[in-house]
Amino acid sequence: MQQSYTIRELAKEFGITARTMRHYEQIGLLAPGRRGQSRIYSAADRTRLRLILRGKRLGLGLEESRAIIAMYDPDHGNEQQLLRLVERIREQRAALRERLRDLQAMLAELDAVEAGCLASLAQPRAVPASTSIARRRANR
Amino acid sequence: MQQSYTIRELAKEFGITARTMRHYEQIGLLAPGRRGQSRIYSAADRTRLRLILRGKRLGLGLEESRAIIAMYDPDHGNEQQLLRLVERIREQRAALRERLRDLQAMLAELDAVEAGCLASLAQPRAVPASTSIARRRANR
DNA sequence: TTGCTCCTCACGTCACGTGAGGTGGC
DNA sequence: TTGCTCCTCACGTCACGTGAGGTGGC
Repeated sequence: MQQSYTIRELAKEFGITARTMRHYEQIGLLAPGRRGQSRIYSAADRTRLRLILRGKRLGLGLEESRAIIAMYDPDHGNEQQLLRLVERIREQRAALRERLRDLQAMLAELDAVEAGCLASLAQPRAVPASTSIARRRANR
Repeated sequence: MQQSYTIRELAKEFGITARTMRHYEQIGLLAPGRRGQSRIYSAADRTRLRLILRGKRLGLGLEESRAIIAMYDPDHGNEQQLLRLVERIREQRAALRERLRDLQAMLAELDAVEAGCLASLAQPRAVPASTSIARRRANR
């Protein structure tokens, strides 16, 4: 089947710019083929891009994503390296779990802020300044 | 009561650097008082900082946070602005839910990668490249 | 030829990081 | 005096954005 993509196709699919993809190539995160001067991306390139963007959504830097993607690669030879890999995976997982808790807390906060807004809208004059969202939440 | 804070106290409380707080002041997001040359932060300053940082966690830029904080202010809180705020909250919440799924997927993958590593360690020759996660996930 | 997408520099931007060098009060 | 935190420049960094100017094929 040999599925391949242009830079514009992948950029559109993932909602990023072509410049972003060229940037990832410049720092060695992607390595698409060429047809003349134009880049052609394989299904494997597309997968790597997807992993990079997921890392970004999670707030990882590009170098952190590079490290995590490297973990997915099984050609990581010897026993010592594998053991170090397992250790790094455990560290990453602990950090990600913390983010998970942050996220869940934030979703709950947004629910509360929205409810406050809707209450304000329902009774515009019943909400004096001293009970504004900023003030009500000021004491933690 | 007149509660006040030093730059270091607030930085430590929120897990940011003093430089970050000076930066927010430079662009007019914070306006602490002074005692001599040192900055002194009021409870209101602390609240603003908390709102800025929450915006950051939600992926907003500083100018976006500035706009939203202005909306929290009851003096600017007309009905149209509140409705826009509710809309933005709903958008952000959808994005956060996506992140939540990302995180859970990544945690699950790391579990699988770790299991693969441990299996490799137990039986070094039993894990061919064709079963790597990157390859298995290549088709979506 | 027009219109489209592709390309390579290369400077700009946003949100800080990171010293360098100095002040002030317990 | 030592040690601490505070300060102000000011250049560096990361992840791109944004033109400028040019190529290639339907």
